[in-house]
Amino acid sequence: MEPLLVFPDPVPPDVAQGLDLGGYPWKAVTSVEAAARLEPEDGWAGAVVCAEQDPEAAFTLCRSLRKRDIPLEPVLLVIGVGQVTDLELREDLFDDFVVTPSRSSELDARLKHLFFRTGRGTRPELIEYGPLALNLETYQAVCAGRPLDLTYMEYELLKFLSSHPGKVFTRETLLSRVWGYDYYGGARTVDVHIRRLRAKLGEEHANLISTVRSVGYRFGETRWGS
Amino acid sequence: MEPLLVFPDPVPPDVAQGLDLGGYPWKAVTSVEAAARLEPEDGWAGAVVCAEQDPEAAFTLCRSLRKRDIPLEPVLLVIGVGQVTDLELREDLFDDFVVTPSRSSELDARLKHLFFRTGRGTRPELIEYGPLALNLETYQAVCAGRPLDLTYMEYELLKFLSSHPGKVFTRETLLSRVWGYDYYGGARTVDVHIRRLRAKLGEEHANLISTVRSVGYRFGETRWGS
DNA sequence: CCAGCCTGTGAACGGAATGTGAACTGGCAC
DNA sequence: GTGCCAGTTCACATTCCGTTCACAGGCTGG
Repeated sequence: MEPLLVFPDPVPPDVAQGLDLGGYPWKAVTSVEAAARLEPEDGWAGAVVCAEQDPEAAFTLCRSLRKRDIPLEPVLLVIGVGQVTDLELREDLFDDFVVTPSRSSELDARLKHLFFRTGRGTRPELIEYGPLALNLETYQAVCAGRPLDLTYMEYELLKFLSSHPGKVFTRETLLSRVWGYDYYGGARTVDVHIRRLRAKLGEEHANLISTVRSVGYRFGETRWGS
Repeated sequence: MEPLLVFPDPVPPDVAQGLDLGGYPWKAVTSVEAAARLEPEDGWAGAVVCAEQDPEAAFTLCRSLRKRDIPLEPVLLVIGVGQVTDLELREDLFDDFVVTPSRSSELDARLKHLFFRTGRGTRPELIEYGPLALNLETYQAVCAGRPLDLTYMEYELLKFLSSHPGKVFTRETLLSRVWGYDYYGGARTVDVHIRRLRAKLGEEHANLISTVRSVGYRFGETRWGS
């Protein structure tokens, strides 16, 4: 995800905390010029503008963001309790606002809602481990930037293993947790799926899944070195 | 000004006070049926739905408001502080929300902002993805400049899929979200509609809808959060 | 070094999931 | 009633993939 533009710098502590808790990448800027200078190659994901300290500068920034060829969206305004009645609502300066002090979860909820409304993706639910990433919404997997074409069972197996990195599972456990508690079939089925997974991960990353002899399989590294 | 639809009846005192202070005409309703019965000739100006007392009923009402031929908007949701994290933000049920207890001025400000935004038609009336474009106002679809002659269900299905690009939906989910929560029928119905959609999209663009074996269908490609 | 077990590997089978054409149903206009 | 159209269901064809098997190779304990 591209970072959010946040004004001003330094960012009010509660706003910074809310953004961090929500897991959003962000960069603080002090001015319109700084915003242009620090803009990522793929653009900002959106903006969070705090108007408490310097309302004039904040609204100026909002206007400049809207005036771009491709207006920056979404823009979330952060204001103090005393500023609600002063809001210039007739002008299209922002998409939503939040009144501080507020719970950090409200900031997160408003950002999520904004991203949903503006069609920018809600942050996908991901499982990431090293070079591997699984997108749980789109049923797609990527290893070292290369998309993996996994079948359903391969995907489910990898999802289960990678969501418990370092932990060893017996074949029986995998069968009951991935295939279903009432599954009845040979344990070698697991072996074959593991093999195909390793093949699709590629020679370089096949070792993401390691064999624990006489026990089962493990995804990722042990937490104790090795 | 037409009155606002307010749920439930009786309306929480602070909400009623906020509406009165803002000078909004409004009518309280207890149910979807009551909302239909009390609807003014020129329709509601918008809706304020309080979800504190009975969240289930509130969300059901939101859904029914959205499902109308001309969806009722704007819809402002009123929730308690504890409900922020439970918000179903992935679903298009409301346009904005306010967390109580709050200053009555915030309610007023959000309503003003909503009317401003919806008045200027910020709400997307167009869905575009690659060569595909859906005009939600005229019920027309265009693919690569060529108009598509879609039936109602085909259009609704394509609209739902294309408004969540990349995401995989099971047949059951599609049946409940596109056909209706209470729909009871075979899942193969989805297959047939998908097939006709692909046929109408043309050989070249049939791959806009991809099959995820053992799961369901997906529109478009994955966004990896860039 | 050997015996015994465990795991990797390739191929093949069978069945589940999906694609596809066509028939059926109900509503609507004439 | 008749004909048409959209939506649903059905039957059959096809593709795909999960499972199993046989065998080869490797690890471990004695």
